Amino acid sequence: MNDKTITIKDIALKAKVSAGTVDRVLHKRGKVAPKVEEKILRILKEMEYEPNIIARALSSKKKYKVAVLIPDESYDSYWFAPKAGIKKSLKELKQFGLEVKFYFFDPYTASSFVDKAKEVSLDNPDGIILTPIFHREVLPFFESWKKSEIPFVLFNTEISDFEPLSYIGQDSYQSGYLAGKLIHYGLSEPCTILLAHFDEETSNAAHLEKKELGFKNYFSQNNLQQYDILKAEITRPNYASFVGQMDNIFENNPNIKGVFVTTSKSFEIASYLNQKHIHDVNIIGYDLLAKNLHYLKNNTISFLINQNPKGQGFWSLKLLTDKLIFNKEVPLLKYLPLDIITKENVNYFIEEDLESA
Amino acid sequence: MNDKTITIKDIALKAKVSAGTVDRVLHKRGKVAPKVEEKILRILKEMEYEPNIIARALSSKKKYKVAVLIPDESYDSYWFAPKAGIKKSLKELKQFGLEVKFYFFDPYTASSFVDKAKEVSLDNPDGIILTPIFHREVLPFFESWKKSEIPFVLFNTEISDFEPLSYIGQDSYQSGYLAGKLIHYGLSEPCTILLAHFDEETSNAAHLEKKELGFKNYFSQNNLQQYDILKAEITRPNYASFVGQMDNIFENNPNIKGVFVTTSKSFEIASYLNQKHIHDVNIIGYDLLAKNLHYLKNNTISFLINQNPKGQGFWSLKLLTDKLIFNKEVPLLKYLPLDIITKENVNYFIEEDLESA
DNA sequence: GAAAAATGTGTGTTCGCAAACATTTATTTT
DNA sequence: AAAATAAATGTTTGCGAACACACATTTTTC
Repeated sequence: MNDKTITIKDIALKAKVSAGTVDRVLHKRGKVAPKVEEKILRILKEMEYEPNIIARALSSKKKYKVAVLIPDESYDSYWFAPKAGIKKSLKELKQFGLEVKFYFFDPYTASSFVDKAKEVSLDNPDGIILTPIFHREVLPFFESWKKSEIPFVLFNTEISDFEPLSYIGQDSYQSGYLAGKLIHYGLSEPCTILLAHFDEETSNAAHLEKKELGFKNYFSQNNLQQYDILKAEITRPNYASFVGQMDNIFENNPNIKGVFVTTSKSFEIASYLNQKHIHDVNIIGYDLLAKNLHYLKNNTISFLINQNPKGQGFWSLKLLTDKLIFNKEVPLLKYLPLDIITKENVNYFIEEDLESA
Repeated sequence: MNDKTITIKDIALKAKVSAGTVDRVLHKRGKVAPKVEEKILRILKEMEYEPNIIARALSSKKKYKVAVLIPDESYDSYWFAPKAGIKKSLKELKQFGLEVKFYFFDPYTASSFVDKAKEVSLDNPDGIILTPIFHREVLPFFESWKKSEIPFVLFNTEISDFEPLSYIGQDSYQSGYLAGKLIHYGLSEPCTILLAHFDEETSNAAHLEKKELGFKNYFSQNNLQQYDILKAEITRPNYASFVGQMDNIFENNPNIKGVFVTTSKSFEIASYLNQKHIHDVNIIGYDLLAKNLHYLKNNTISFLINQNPKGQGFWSLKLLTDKLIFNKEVPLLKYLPLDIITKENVNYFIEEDLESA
């Protein structure tokens, strides 16, 4: 076992130069004769030099500033989780000179997003993590960050126009497909299934469509034509209007036995069905919000698919720093697993373990 | 914001001693006057000194030897995953002087285990990770390790006689309970449910009983007396015998619509049912073995509960080193989430295992 | 062709801590 | 009270890399 670690000194010795010269090559600081550089590079490869990141972290006083641009959780508690994931990731990385600054915007106001994004640009960070809720508004920023070579990681919402360092999220299509399975598995007879979109920021539209497609494809690909899928766009400007819409749907479709809610708002439908004492309808929805958990625990919601927002946050920072600090290759796309949550296993997901994922 | 990090020097300065003395106090190396020690300890606390683990790792040439005592995967491919998890964990920790040595034993031969455990003891490691398959045989080792103050972490199989540093695994009772839910959710009418134990090493007995209890309790606690639960101990000395047992069960109980297999052997039953062209039976089993995945993908097995063996390995080493190297508090018990795996989300759980391979 | 600028290379210090080593101070022995 | 010993404390080195700086050599400029 010859696992003596190769150091810069060893390289310098072999190349008959000083450590400083090797260092210059390693950091591409220039000022090295081409011939020497070439030789050093060759020896570096030959000896399989791996920098000791511990020593590097200690010696380098470089601070890595990472900007995190996400909605304020006071508008939507969903955003608490990614923040928590990022903070967890940070804990283990701050010793490597990582500094994270959060920029919270109002997810319902494009200008708020733009303002904060401008702030980010002004602060000139080394890397950026964001969820690009406002598609149109974010594009110029992508362009500018690309130009100044600031890597940015997207999570939760995908945008294909510009290539980020990495995208972390879930496969929406497949999650819809999975929802199809979960609904179907619980149904005994042909019936109507309600596919409910809730009004959301338009940013989500692409996601929701993919979920819908996946869901429908589950039924068509498995030859389950006996199920009637009823699609509905539901809004909730106020309680009365919402109930009106629901009454309308359920009175005209008495045979609804399953509901798939493509957003995190399944608790609204659960609440309605509880109110009406309808108990033989299976609901599948998304996200472990407190309200959803309530109806999961009282058996109104059958399953929740976890979008793992905390994990998304964790991995966003992890991948960004893998690139930034450790100079590793990072995958362009990281899909987190589709976690199936039900009353009987939900507890293990509330206190979550991220790293093993 | 004065977040200048406090170093040993700062402490030394304030205590009017030298860094060496502070170091001695920190490492309990003795040779410090009681009064001075007290004072330093006070100041340490006052200034909230946190050692810089980076500098520590760089400076200290201490090697942490960890012994991993697990079955050889050639006997049971299940054990590939924990090994992979440990290796993944190791990757990030070897820079801190961590060295892992594996000791593989034959899970069907107690003496093989004892031999390897002796080897472990002889090598005098700083910490031990093991799955205590042979209950009776492992106890003397626990005693000796306790005496020599070598922390050991158990995973996969719990033993309550001695307190380990930590136990990592799954809540068997709750996983049985979850299986009950998954079976029940997929059934439309009263029927018979087969609860199948496969012969395994006796070490698993306690686990299997807990799963059985959880499963049964799901039905009793939810007032589902209309389901008849038929328990069977199945052996597989050879194929003919196995088929005989199965024929016997299914011919005498034509109304079996669900099967819960408490071990990783659900593929055996799936294979049988495939052979017999019985397609209306839901199977729930454990573990993502290749054979199980095959029947999951062809819709014979409905759900697999993932015991997350890779995660168990990962966390075993993580917690052990948290204690050993970073001197952190570690939980005595860590339950990993109960992952519900079905054909439609299985891919996200397999890829991970490839990553580290 | 001499001064100035650019390029190439080596040296020394720093990061915070661990641990060996060196020195001072206190205590015991005779 | 001097010598011997033990206890307490101080000093130094080095872990591996980053980087500032010094110096030497070459190239450019007018």
